[in-house]
Amino acid sequence: MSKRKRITIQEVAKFAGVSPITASRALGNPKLVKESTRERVEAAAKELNFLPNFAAGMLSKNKSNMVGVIVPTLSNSIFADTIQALTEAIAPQGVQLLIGTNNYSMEREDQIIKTFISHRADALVLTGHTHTDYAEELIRNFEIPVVEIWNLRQGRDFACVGMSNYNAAYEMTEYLINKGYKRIGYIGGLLANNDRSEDRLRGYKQALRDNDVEFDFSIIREAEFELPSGAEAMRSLLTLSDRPDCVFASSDIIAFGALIECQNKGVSIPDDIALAGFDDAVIGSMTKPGLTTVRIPRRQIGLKAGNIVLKMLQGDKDISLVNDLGFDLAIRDSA
Amino acid sequence: MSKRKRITIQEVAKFAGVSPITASRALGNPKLVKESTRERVEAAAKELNFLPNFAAGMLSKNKSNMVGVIVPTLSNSIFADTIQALTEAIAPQGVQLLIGTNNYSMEREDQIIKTFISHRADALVLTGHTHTDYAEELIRNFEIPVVEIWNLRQGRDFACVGMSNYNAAYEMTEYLINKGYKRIGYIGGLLANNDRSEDRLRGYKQALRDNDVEFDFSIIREAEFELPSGAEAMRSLLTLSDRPDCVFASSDIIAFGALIECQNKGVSIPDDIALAGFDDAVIGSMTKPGLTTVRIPRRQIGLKAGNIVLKMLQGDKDISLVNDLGFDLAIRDSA
DNA sequence: GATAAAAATGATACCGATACCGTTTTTTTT
DNA sequence: AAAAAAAACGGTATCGGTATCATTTTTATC
Repeated sequence: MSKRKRITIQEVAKFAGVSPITASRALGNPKLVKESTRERVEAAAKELNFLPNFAAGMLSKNKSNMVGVIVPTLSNSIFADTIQALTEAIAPQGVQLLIGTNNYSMEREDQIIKTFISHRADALVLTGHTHTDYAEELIRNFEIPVVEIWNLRQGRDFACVGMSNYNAAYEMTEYLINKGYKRIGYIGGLLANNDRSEDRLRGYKQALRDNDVEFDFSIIREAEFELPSGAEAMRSLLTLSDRPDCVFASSDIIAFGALIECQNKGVSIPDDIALAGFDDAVIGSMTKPGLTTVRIPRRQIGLKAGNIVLKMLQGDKDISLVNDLGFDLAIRDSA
Repeated sequence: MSKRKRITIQEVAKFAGVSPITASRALGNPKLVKESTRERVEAAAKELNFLPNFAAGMLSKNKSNMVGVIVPTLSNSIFADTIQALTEAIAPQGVQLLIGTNNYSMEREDQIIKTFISHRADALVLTGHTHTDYAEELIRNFEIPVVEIWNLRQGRDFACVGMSNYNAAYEMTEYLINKGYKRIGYIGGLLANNDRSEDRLRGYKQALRDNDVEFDFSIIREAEFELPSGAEAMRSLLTLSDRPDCVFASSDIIAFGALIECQNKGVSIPDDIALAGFDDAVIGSMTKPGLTTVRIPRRQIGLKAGNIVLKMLQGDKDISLVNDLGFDLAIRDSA
C-alpha cells in the first residue's frame, strides 16, 4: 500500500545527531539521557512525524503491552459497560485492549485465545470460569496471567473479579418468597458452559429448599439472551393451567422479553404475575412497571480487573485471588 | 514473566526436518509446499504447541492484519452493535479489531489514532467526518485507508458508510409537522465536533423552514448523551409558559431521559406533550408509551464497513465512496 | 532420454526497535 | 590534580518471522 519509506528511529537519530540507541532511550527512558539531547531527539521525532513501530518494540522488549479480553457479546450493554471501564483503567497506562466476543461459544473462545497468544498479549481477561481443557492448557503453557470476571470461585489459579451469582440469585429468590409469592417460576439463560447461569439456577434452587418451597421442574424454562426468547419462555409459562404467580428471569434481557409478552397478552405485572430480573440493565428503571432486579457493579468489575491486570504486568505478586464486589437488589414495581 | 523458552518456527522446522522458511510457507502459504511436507510441518507445529509470534510476522510482512476503530463510547449500545457487526465481518478473515473510545473528545481521538498507527493498523474506521487537522495529516502521511461511519458526506477522500442524519431529522420533523404539532421543541446532542448532531439539527431547521414553521430558539436545548441530561433539558422545556406540544430529541438516550422526566412530573405523553427520538434503541419498543424514533441500520453499518475494509486490505480500488444504507421512521405511540 | 518448465526447497538479508555490554565523557572525591 | 564514580553514549547482536533470489528436485514435453 504505502510506498513512501516510513520514518524509523534511525532517521530520527541521524537527524538529531545521535546513535539509534540513544534516540531510543531519549524517547522511551529519558532518565538515561542528557536533557539537551532528549530535547534534540524529541524535536527530531516531532519534525519527522515519527511514530514508533510497535511490532519492532514488542519483538525486542518481548512484551506487547496488550491485554486480551473476551466477553460473550458487546450487544448486551452489561458487558459493554465492563469493557468500557476496563479500557478507561488501562488505556492511560499505554496498554491496548484486544477485545474478542465469543457469542457464548467455547470453540470461538479457544480461537480467540489462540489469536491473543499469537499477539503475545501480556494478560487475559476472561468472562467466567468455564473454559475448555485446551484453553487452560494453552494458558498454562504460555504462562499468561489471567483474570476472570463476572463470577467468583475459590481455589482457582486465576484471580477473579465479580460477585457471587449464586448468592445474588439466592437473595432475590428469598426476597420473592418473603414477599409472599407461592409459586415462583424461573427462566434461566442458557446453561451450557455458562457458570453464571448455573450458579444463578443453583442459588434459586437452594433458596427454595431452605424456605421449604418445593422445586417444580414444570415452571422452569431455559432461554437465550434475546428478547424473543424471553418472550417465548413467558408465553409457555402463561399457558400452564397452574401458572406461577411470579417469574424470576436470570437476565434482564430475558425479563424484558417476558414483560413484553405479558403486556401483549394483557397480563398485568405484578398483579397477575410478578417478574424479577437480573443485571440491572439501564432500561429496567424506565419500563412500566419498573423491573425488580439484581444490581451488579458492572463498571467496578472492569475497573478492578484493569487495576489487577496492571499490577500483574508490573510483576506484582501480591494480588488477592477472589475479589468480591458485591451486588444489591433493586426493588421496583414488578415484584 | 515466562522464563520458559517460547517455541519458534525454527524449532518447528528442525522438528519437521525442513528449513525455517519452508516451515513458514507450509503454515502460511501451503500451496508453495509439497503436501507431505505440509503435513509434517503441521504435525510438528501441533506437537510443539507452536503459535506464531505476531509481531515478528508483522515486522517482516510489513502488514498487521489489524484494523482500528474509534467510536465515542461502548456504553451506548448503538455503537456496541455496530462494532459487534464489524467484528463479525472481519474476524473470520483473521483480522483483529483494535477498539478505541474517545468519549466525544477530539484530543482522545488523536491519541488513539497515534496508538493505532504505532500498531501499524492497516486501516481505520472512524465515527463521523469531524477530525482534527492533525489527525487528518497523520492519516495522509501514513497513507492509511479510512472508512467513516454513521454519517454521509460527498466529496471526501474517505469512504463513508451510514445514512443521512440530515435527511432523517428532516423526515422526522416533517412527520411531526404533518401529524399536527404546532410547536416542536428540539433537544440536541452536544454539537461540538459532532457532525451527526449538527446534521440532525440542520435537518430539523430546514424541515421547519420548508413547512413555514417558525424556528424558535427558545425551545431548543442541548444535552449530553445521558439520561439525566435529557431529563434536565425536558424539565427546562416544561417550565416554559408557552411550552412546546412536541419535543424531538436527537438521540433515544436523551429521549428516554425526557420521558422519565415527564412521567415523574405527571406530564402525559403524547397527550400533554409528544416525544420523538433518534436511533431506535432496543428499549424504545418497551417503554410506555412506545417511543417514536428513527431506525438506523446499526448492524449493517458495521458489516458494510467491515466488507469495505477487507476490500481495501486486498488492494481493491473499486470502492464506492458514499454508501447510503438508509433509515426509516419507527412510528409508535409517543408521537 | 535430453531438455525445458514447473515445483519445491533453501541461504541470506532484513523488518525496526531495544538489550547487553563496552567505551567515552563528565562529575565527584580526597 | 589524580583517581574513582557516575553519567552519557554507542556498537553489535538479537527478537522471530518472511521477502528475495538462488538452487535443487520433480514433472512435462517432444
